[in-house]
Amino acid sequence: MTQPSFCCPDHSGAQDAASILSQAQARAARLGLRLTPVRLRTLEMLIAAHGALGAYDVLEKLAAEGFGTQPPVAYRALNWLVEHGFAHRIRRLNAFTACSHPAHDHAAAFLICTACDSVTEAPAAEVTAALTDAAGQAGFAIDRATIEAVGRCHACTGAAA
Amino acid sequence: MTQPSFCCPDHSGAQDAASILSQAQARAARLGLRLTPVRLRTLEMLIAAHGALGAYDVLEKLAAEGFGTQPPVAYRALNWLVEHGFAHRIRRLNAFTACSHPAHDHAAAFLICTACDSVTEAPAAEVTAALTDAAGQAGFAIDRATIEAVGRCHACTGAAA
DNA sequence: CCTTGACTGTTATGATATAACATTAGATAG
DNA sequence: CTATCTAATGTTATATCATAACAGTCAAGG
Repeated sequence: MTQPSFCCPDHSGAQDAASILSQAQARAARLGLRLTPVRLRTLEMLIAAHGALGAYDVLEKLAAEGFGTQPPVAYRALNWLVEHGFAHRIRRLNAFTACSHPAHDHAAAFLICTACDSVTEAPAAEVTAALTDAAGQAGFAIDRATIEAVGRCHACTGAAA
Repeated sequence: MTQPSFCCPDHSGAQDAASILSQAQARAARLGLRLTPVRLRTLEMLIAAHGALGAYDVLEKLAAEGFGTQPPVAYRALNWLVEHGFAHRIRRLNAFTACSHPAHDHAAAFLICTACDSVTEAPAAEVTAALTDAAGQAGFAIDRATIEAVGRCHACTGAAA
């Protein structure tokens, strides 16, 4: 799961990385959640990453920084971040990505570009509404939903055929 | 990945199993696709299953019936069924389920019950439309989408608290 | 006949994830 | 201040999911 070069400014992450991080820290403070060193570094890695990171990618970096070297170290940090709304799990990629709007709870859909491997979080209120409705017609009550699309991002649609 | 007892008639599968199978066979004939013995048995297993089946569940049964005993045997059959529209992969469960409407191509959403482990395929035309629209606003062109919801099915909502 | 290509099978390995338990560090009641 | 409790971190070991690479089979067409 190596990172390709950036395909566009939107995916460089540079612009709002700091903003996302401070939103996350504010959230943690507000909810009394402990953003410990491993968790913080893991979150920073996810924010800095162009696409989603696999647990073993994160583990490798954590180990290099002197944290634990075994899988549970990464999985615990990642799962905690997901549980508390700081990150999302991308099932299609067996990977994780930082939540780009950690300030508030929200439904999200993920757009995975097959050309540049970027993962973008899109607002999904309407998608979720449609899904809740469709499920309701089957008498099904939704707890959580996974919505992931694979295709081409804006930059890559223009660039390639 | 053992199967719990049936929670309701809708999940017994008995009623339209034969219908689904014949639709699948018709589709195969129409498109000139070879529904070979391994593939057919795999499909039958998926149709008969209450919930989704893991690749190794399928493999175990195939092996017991005299087919190959190694993982690629199951993965090949399953992937072929998915590629050709006879089955779906449920990423949340690392498992597979028969397509309940193999007669025609269609967008589908999956409703996964946490109480009885059933997996129901729901029509998702509107969900997909909303997703395509949301993606479009980000300039993203969708190829394929994964839509999976976790919650309680009709029977289990009534039964439990 | 014999080549070709799709299919099935195998061995071997890679990639993802968690269970179970040991250790450490912060908070807090006494 | 220290005993105690709990959350967090760390480890070993193993479970679970998935694919690469290659060997054998068999039916269809030249």
